[in-house]
Amino acid sequence: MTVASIPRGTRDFGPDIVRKRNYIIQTIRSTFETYGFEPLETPAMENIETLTGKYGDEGDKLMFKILNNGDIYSKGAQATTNQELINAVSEKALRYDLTIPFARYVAMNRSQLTFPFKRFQIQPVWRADNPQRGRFREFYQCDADVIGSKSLISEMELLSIYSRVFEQLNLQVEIKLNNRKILAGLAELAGIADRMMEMTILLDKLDKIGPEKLHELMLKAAFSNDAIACIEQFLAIKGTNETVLLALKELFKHTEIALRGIDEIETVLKGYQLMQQGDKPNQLAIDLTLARGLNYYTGIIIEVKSAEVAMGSIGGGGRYDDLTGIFGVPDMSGVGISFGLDRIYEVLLELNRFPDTTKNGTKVLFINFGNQAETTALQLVQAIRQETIAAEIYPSNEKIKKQMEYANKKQIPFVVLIGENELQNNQVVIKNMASGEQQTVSIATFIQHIKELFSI
RNA sequence: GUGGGUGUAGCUCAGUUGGUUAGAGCAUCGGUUUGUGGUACCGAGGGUCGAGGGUUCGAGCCCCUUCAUCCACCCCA
Repeated sequence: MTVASIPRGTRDFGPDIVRKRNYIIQTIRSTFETYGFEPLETPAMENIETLTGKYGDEGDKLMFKILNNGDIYSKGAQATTNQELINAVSEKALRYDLTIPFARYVAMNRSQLTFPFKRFQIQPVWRADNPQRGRFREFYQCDADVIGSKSLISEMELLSIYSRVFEQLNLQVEIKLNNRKILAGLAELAGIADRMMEMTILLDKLDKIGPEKLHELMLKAAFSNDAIACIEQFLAIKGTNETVLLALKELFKHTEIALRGIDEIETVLKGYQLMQQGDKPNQLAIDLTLARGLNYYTGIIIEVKSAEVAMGSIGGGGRYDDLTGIFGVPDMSGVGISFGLDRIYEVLLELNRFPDTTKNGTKVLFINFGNQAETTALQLVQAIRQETIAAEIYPSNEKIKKQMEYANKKQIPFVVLIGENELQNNQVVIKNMASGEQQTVSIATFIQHIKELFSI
């Protein structure tokens, strides 16, 4: 016998959970479609060389590799390093995110596509990470990307999508904004342009570890005193978006790349305000420490966190100027965002914000009395379904008690009883399971009664 | 990969300095009720105490190993 279990970091989704997840997915999907994005799905697995090297060393480590079939032993036996072994026995890997597969798709189909191409994709991704709260090894991403346009209108629209989705989900969030060009400018100004990645990863830790600890880490990284002073001057910039922008312009007045980044943020902020007029927009805040790990971002970067629950980010994105270049298609600028479905689920659950409609299931259960009564019940259950009311008949003539228990456990709000007594009088009994009340109605008016119960 | 916590009934957990036959609540099943669930009462089933080894007259409890799981770091959605 096999012990029933699933790999850690993976989950089964029971009926209640699927209904709640579908609610989130439908909210996101319909918003994507409203903004003109088209659906795309790609395979769970990609050729391993499509994915390796795209997410940094850490990403390569966390990628699930698929073992080749056949005789891998003799091929693997000749390997002298871990990497050689992987090359010898694996040529496929599970996708690590949706963006690189999307870039691959665009590169493969560029002649068929109409640009700018706007696609959304809602599929699971896999990472061989250590699971913990809000972190799984199989989880869903809900991505929307625009590729083939440099216009900042895309950024504005994607931010607007964030705002709209979280408003519809009744969640308060902080949408944080930064620009890789500003970070590049900072690295340049600090004289450590060659170590920008290292610097941004350190900056990203600031709100977690505090300025003193950050100072220590920068010393440890052997940044010069001048460089550290420059970075700390940068981090001291605080206030409203307007004052931050002003201070940035002053600090970077001779750093061209940063100025462009500042200008982009300013443009996007203005456009966003314009688009959100009339709505109560989620506030955008410039966060100069926002870095984001994925190293293909080149312009504006975005991150969303819950304002109500302590959780990692529940969404993120940014612009990448040359994503398809690695697949031989240069100069394709794209910008995208991603929703972390699983984390949004955890947040909604914790705040108890799922609407009652996610409890939907069967609305009416017909008790099975067997024989002639069963035949009548079968006809009536089908008639109810014609009205698109979810209904079912208990499949066998069990004790009434057992059938009632079934209705109770499935939280079915109404039960219909048609026994011999009712049959003789051409009547049925409708029982309200919440109140316990029951009414006897004629078969002729039964459908009408049911429709009234559901206000149809 | 690093550090810490926890593994006892289907679930959540008690279990005294190491001492007889390992308990509770919930859940399940049966009954009070052969045409009525949810509430109440009565009863029943259910355990290799994660696994393996060791110490001991005796181990759920102590020691070692191992596995699983959770939390944190790294990194990330």
